[in-house]
This record gives sequence, structure tokens and C-alpha cells, in this order.
Amino acid sequence: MNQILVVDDDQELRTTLVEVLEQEGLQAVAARNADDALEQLKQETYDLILLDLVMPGTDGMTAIPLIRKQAPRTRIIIMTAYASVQNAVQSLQQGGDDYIVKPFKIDGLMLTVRLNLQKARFCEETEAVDLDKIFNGLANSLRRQTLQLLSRQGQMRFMDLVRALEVEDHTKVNFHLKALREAGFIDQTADKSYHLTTNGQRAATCLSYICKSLEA
Amino acid sequence: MNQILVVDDDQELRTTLVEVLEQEGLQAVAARNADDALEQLKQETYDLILLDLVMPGTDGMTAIPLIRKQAPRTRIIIMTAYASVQNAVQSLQQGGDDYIVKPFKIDGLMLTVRLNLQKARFCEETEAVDLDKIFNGLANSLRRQTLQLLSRQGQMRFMDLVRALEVEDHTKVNFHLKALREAGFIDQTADKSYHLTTNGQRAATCLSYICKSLEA
DNA sequence: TCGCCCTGTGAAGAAAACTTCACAAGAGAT
DNA sequence: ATCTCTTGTGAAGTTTTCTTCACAGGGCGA
Repeated sequence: MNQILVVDDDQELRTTLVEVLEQEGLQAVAARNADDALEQLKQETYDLILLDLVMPGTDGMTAIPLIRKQAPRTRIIIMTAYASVQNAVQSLQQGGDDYIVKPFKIDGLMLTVRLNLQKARFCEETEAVDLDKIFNGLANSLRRQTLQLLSRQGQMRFMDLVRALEVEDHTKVNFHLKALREAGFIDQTADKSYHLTTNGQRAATCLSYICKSLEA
Repeated sequence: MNQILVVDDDQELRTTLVEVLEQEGLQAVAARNADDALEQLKQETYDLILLDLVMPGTDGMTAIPLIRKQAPRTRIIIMTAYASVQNAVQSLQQGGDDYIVKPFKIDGLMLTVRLNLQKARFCEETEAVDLDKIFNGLANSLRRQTLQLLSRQGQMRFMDLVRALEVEDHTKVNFHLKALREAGFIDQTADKSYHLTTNGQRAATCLSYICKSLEA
């Protein structure tokens, strides 16, 4: 069951959000400011946080790194008012995962929430993979790009991959694809298209997580 | 300089969008349908595409995978006239990066555009520089153990470290400590004790996060 | 059929990473 | 002063990883 924490100083919006989320079958809890939220994070782990940027006391922007430290795996969605490009950009740099512009429609909110929960899900599905394999897979820039491309595209044929990576010598790509296949990160379909395996998806997610944490 | 491609069958909106984007200091080019867009993608690489979902001829939804194939790194923002979740979800699944609901305000558009350009830029930078360092630091088992030890202990002297790692040859440890220091992960105090730097702490956090997600 | 692109293999060489060894300056104890 | 432990350096050698090259079968359009 997905636990969601709503952080907003507006009593009415807070209540509405919790109701809406619960109607959608999600468990939601509210906090009225950042400090309360941090307190609640100590008691309970959440899958996702809806965080207002503008609040009295500790504001959302300041809270992001603190939340990240306390709950590195929780996805943070920033709720920001129109017309503040800087704020939104900055909040993502601070470690936010996504944003939604206020005022928003329920549909738009749920879309964002569901997408982010989906992205977070990888944390739970697991089977032991040894670290050497993971890091060997991720140690090389070309392999990282490959994982990201495949993660994004779903599947790609060999030559498309070569061109996307902008590598002149296709055998070089072949070498790394072999390495990735041996690491169990990628596989081929009947028509020879490459795609990520479950472990590959996991590695790709690790990668994007690390990217994000460097952003902070 | 950021290159943007606007794809919309509405002549007026197309022109307006290009003007607005150029006023904001971005380079924008327009295409009046998906096939033209694909043609232009062959000539030039774009950082971002604003794509209308409903168009005569090849529609936006169909175009997404084709664009992705041609320009895998370009960010695709869907403009959808129907605020329907289905369309948006489906377009994201097809490989879109973000969406915006028509009619939209200039502010909202620019927010979305800027955020997506930011994300794209960030991906490139990180891929180029930081990640090689990070993974070089984490690629080796001895170095990982060192990071974990220092993370737990705060600081340790050289020989204590050697013994904790159960390595016979102290120069071997020395080699890896040097690598970690060059990666900017560790540093020494005046009394020669080793400790993590900020980046080192970050790397250690990444590491423990990954471990955790693999165990679960 | 011919030529061309796709997909791939294997070997050889180059580069990077890692280990081992030989040695040494300083600090402290005896 | 001598001994030992700590904390290194640098060179040489080994192993692993990466790149490059030469080649080859299959498919497909002209």
C-alpha cells in the first residue's frame, strides 16, 4: 500500500487532497508545515510527498534537502504556483523529483502521482544482485548511456543504438552490449532488438537516482 | 544555444509560439505536420520539441516513436487539446517527456519548456563529468568497504583502516586511498586521519541506498 | 545477381586498473 | 642509539578492460 504525505499550510487544500487521494485508493496523511512533515518522516516511511513550496516557517525549498536526508527513497513532488520558473527549476535541483503547477485539476494531479509511484516501485521488487555486477555495468559511460537509452525507448535495434550513441565503430558498441548482456542487464527479442531486463531496469533506476542525488 | 522545434497544424499558434520562444531568447523553428518535423529532424538536432497531438496526416501520438527513433535525446513535450488523462498517459508511455494542456498561458508554457531544457542539460553534464568519478570510486570492493567504514566511524587512521579491511599489504590500501582522494571522496586531517568529504558522504549514501534496495 | 546495410565474432593491441615489491623518513619506545 | 611501527613513494609486473581491425553470414533492394 502506498503511503503519501501531503504538506501544505492551506487547511482546505490539505483536506481535499487527502480525501481525493484516499478515494483513489491511496493512503494519505497531511502535515501543515515542513517541520511537522520532518517529524512524521521519523515515525513513518512514505512513498511520496506532495510538498507546497510556499509555507510559513521552514519553506518547501529549504525542506527538500532535509527530507532527502531523512527519506532518500521517497519521491518528492513540488506544488508550485504559476509563473515561478526559477522556483521550480531550483526545487528540482534541490532534490525534488517532479512538480505540478497550482492550481491543478484532479486528473493532472493523479497522473503525476501515479507516474511517480510507478517510478518509485522498483525499490520493493528485488532479488539479490551483487554489487560488483551492478557497478561493472554502470562503470562505463557508453554502457550508462545505453541503459538510459533503452530505459527511455523500451527497445532499440543495434544500428539505431550505435547511431544514437554517436559511435563510429559499431563493434565497440557490440563489446559493451555483450558486457551488459553478460551482466544480465539487457536481452534481445526475436527480431534482435535490445531491451532491458528486470535487473537492467533496476540498474537504470539506480543510475537515475544517483544522477538526481548529484543534483542536490 | 537551445534549438526548439514547434510542430502544430494551426498556422497562427505555430507562429505565435515561435515568436514567444524567440522573445525568451530561445531559437525556435516550426513545422506544420509530423512528416515535415521528421524531415527537419534529419537536417538538424533539436533540444526540445513541442508536439501537437491532433494533426491531419500522421498524428502526434504516432509521431512520438518515430521522433524518438530519429532523435532519442531530444525532449518531447506534448500539447494536447483534450485534457484527458488517457491521451497524456499514452503519449508519455509512447516516449513523450512531458505534456501541456491546451489552451495554456505563456507562463505555463515557458515553465514547462525551461524545466525540460534544464533536465536535458543536466543529463548531459552529469553524464560527461561526475558519473565517471563516482563510479570509479564505487567500482572497487575495497574502496566501497573503505567508504562504508569511514561513513560509520567518522575518521580512521591508516593502519587501523588496513587492519579493519583485513588486507595484508598496506600499500594496496594506500593505492585505493589515493584513488579515493583523487576522486575527491576522502581527505586527511592534520594528524593524517582519513575522513569523508562532502562528495564522499554523498557517494557513501548512494552506496547504502543501492545496497538497501538490493536487499529488500 | 550484385551490392549494401545490419548484426555479429574473434584476435590482437592499447590502455587502464590493480598488485606486489623494494625502500625510506619520521615518531615513539626501550 | 637502536628497534619497531606508522605512513608513505615509486617502479615493475600482472590482470582486466577497452579499442581497433579484419572478416563473414544474412537479408533486402535494385
